[in-house]
Parts: sequence; C-alpha cells; structure tokens
Amino acid sequence: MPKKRPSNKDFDNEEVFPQLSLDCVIFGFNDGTLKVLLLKWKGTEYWSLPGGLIRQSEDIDNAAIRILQERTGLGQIFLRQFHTFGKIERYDNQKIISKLSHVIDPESWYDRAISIGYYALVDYAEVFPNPDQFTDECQWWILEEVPELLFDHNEILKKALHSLRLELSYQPVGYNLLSEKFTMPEMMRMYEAILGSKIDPRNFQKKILNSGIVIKLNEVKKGLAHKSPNLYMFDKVKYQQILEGGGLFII
Amino acid sequence: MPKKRPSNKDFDNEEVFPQLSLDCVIFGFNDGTLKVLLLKWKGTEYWSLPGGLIRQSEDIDNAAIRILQERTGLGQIFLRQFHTFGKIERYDNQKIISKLSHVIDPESWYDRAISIGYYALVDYAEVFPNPDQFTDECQWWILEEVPELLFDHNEILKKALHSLRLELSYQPVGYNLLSEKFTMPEMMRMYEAILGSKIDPRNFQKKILNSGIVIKLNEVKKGLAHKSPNLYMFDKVKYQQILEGGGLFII
DNA sequence: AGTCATCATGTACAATTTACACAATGATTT
DNA sequence: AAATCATTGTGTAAATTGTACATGATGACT
Repeated sequence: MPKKRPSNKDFDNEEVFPQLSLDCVIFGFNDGTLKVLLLKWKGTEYWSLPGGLIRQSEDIDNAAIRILQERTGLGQIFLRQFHTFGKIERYDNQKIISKLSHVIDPESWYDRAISIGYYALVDYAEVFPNPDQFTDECQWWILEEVPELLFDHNEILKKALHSLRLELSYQPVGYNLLSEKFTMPEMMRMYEAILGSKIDPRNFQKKILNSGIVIKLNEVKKGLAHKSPNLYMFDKVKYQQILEGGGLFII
Repeated sequence: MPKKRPSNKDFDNEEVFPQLSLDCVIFGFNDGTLKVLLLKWKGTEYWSLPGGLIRQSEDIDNAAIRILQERTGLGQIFLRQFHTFGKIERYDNQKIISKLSHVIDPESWYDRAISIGYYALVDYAEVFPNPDQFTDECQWWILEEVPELLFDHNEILKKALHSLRLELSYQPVGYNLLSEKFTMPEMMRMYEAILGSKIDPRNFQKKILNSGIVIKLNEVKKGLAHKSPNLYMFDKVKYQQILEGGGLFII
C-alpha cells in the first residue's frame, strides 16, 4: 500500500526505524489544572503532540527519554509506554500532506506508520518548552482546552489520560507532577485534575498520610493570600516500594 | 547498526512492516491450571510464542487476530495489546541465528526488531493447535512448566501474565477461558490459576453472584467422581456492560 | 480590628471484605 | 446394602475500609 519506502534518515544522520514513530503525551500540573505540552507546526496554526523517530542505536524507552529531553530540558522523568497505535487509517494522509507539505517532504512520507505512545509526568515549573525542527512553538495547553490536533493525536491523548487515570487508581503517581515540597491542597488538586472529579479533603488527607508516601515537614508555604498551608515531601523509599514492578521510573 | 535491510515479504507475497513483529501469548485454562500455546521450531527442541509479521494492508489488531486464527482455528477471540518490546538487545542475535539457521535465512534476518505483544484468552476445549511454516509442533504448556524460550519470549510471557492479573482485578475476564457452561469451582480455580493464590469459595461465590455476571442454570455437571456441581453461564448483556470501554473485545 | 478565603481536622455510619465450619451429595469401595 | 471419601454448597460475625459531613484556626488584606 505505501507508494514509497525510502530508507529514512534522521537529522543526525542516524539511521531510524522506517514506518515507526513515537509520540509523547507530556503532562504537567499548574494552577490547579492538568496541562499538556503541544507543538505548533511551522507556518501553520496546527498543533500536535511531540514525537519523533526511533534510532536503530537506541532502546525505544531511550528514544522516549531523548524526545522528552529535547522538548522539556528535563532529565528526571516519569515515563510509561501505554499503547501502540497501528490502524491502517490512523488519519487522513492526504489531508496531512496538504496541511504540512511546506514542512515535510511528501516524497519521503510513508503512507502508513505505526506509533508507540508514551506519557510522561513532569514538574511544570522546571520545564523549558522547546520546539523541534518542524515546529515554531512549544507550549502548555490546559487539558480541557486542547484544540483539534494533527494526525490521530486527540485519540492518543485520550488514551494516555485513560491510562494515567487507571494507573493513578492503584499506584501513587504524583511524584513528578509536583515540586519537591508541596502542600496537601496542591496534591489534592492534582488528583482532582487527573481524575476529573472532586475529592473530600479530610478523606484525602487521611488516605495519603496513612499510605505513608509523604512526610510532613515543619514548614509552611508563605506568601499566599490566606492561611499558610503545611508543606510535605514524598518519602522516596516508600514511594519506590509501592511502585515496585511495572513501568519505567527514571529518577 | 543493522547490516542488512532487505524489503521483507511474507508468504502470501503480501508486503509487511520491516523490523516489526507481533507476538501472541495465548492463554487457555484446563484441568485447574493456566496453559500457554507454544510452538516448536522445525528440527530443534526450541520453543517460542506464536508470532508473525504485520502486513501493510492490515490493522495491527487484525494482524493479531489473523495470527491467532491461524494457530488456534478460533474466530471469536478476546485480545489485548499489552506492551511493545523495543530494547536494542532483546536477545542474543548470533545465538538465535546459530540455533535457527536451517529454518530462517540469516541474510533476510534483521539485526534488530521491535515486537508488539498481545495476549489472548481462549476456550481450551475449542482450540485446534496448528504449527506455522517455521515450526512442526504447536502445543499447550502448563504455565509453571514453560521451558526456556527462544528470543525474549520468557520476558514477554511474564509481562503478559502481569497485565492479565492487573486486568483481572478490575474486569471480569473469565468469559473466554471457560466453556459456555461451567461450574462455580471451575471458575474459582480459573481465578486462582491467574492470580496464583487461593480464594475462599464462599466469598468467591458471593462476590460473583452479587456482580450479576453469571446466571445459575437448572443443570448440574454429571459424571464426576463426587457431588455434581451446579452449572452457570455468563450473562452476556451484564458482562458487556461491565466491560464497557477500554480494550478490544471481539465476540 | 474586622473581613474573608483557605486550611486543618474527627466522628459516626455504611459498605465491603475477611475469616471460618459443617452438612449434603454421589460415585466408589467393601 | 452400607460405609467411605472427596468434593460441593452455604451463612454469620468481626474487622476493615470507605463515605459523609461542619467548624474553628490562620494570616493576608482592607
């Protein structure tokens, strides 16, 4: 079915896997809402998820780490492979080519590609968004306000969020979305943002403290408009114990 | 890193994705234990999971369905994509070539391949195991007795089982592992086999009946050595409702 | 000094999960 | 025909977990 199948090269002249790509859903948390990092393609108003190709010389997990590094500047990342997308018609190829022909070379474009999806949780405050060579903007979007994306990226995002929610329900996930020190309401709002529902603060606090994954500090967060909330940190040892098995946790 | 990159063909002369494969972990349940369908490579004593290549003309889900159909004869299948394996050194390539050089052509063999893993749950009694063109035996193995497998297939199997266990705990998965009519102890032993732990029969029965996914029939299973157990069936409507969303459920 | 939004906290009730033992069945043996 | 034996089927009480809910304390701002 594909018309052309040139041997693909990436830009370091590193050989890459043909017809295979990797897409990253990068979640951040700020101001009480979940955010996603999106890229705007050069000379267009079209947005997509960050992604890239997989080099012959790297593990796919490392490809995801590299792409994340390039887009966010972060080295310490929570990453999960969540699904591989391989429908024949993931999106309308002609439409994509017509939208992006000034950036991509239609001659070296495959009719079909399979994409491996990863999602990442990062500390919003430490990210320096960085466009790639196809794009001229890299920006956080509020999850609920994400526009129509190129390719099948809305579906990928939806599936990533679904996987994140599932994971959250049986594992503590927050580590990388919050700053090192955080308040209980911050953590609670993060859970609310991910799950998309309200949580009772008393029950939440009880549950989190009972699990032992956080340590209460003798410090409060000053400078807010109201009562200064107490600060907490994750108990890294306990946290890791609970995460035991399953997934890629780089720290 | 790969030395050769020929355009790969499969045997219907259908073009396939290069450097990409698909592996299936096919679970069955019989005689109180979980079983896995394995293939023995021609002229060797080496076993592997069933697998294959992905055609340019099919969705990856359909590739998995096709492979399953070819190995088991079954059309109605419960399938889940659970992970994509993409380490550089998933296994020792030279070792594989030396073991299988009489079956595979080392010239058309990639130095590296990425494999998409699916697991399937099938009704043991209805499967007709069927080797492929590289193998001369297709057989059920008891999960605990699975030998050392070719490639990284022991790891893939381990991850599949892990995913199945996770899924079992939030979805009623049994439908496809049991015959149409089954007894409560059979169902319980299936859960025990998957989870690898004992379950209290009174609590199990209570839970399953309360969930409403099974219907008690006015029939017992005769011919056993002891008291004839009652038969049950799944309530398909209820079952589907509970499965709502998430995953590939082919029926 | 008063106002106000936010933070911190405990108890009672409901729901769920866990632990646990014995009588009934029906094929097999004596 | 009676006894044996492995297996099936069933209920209750205790413990645990989850849920619902309201008020006083704080600290910046006016």
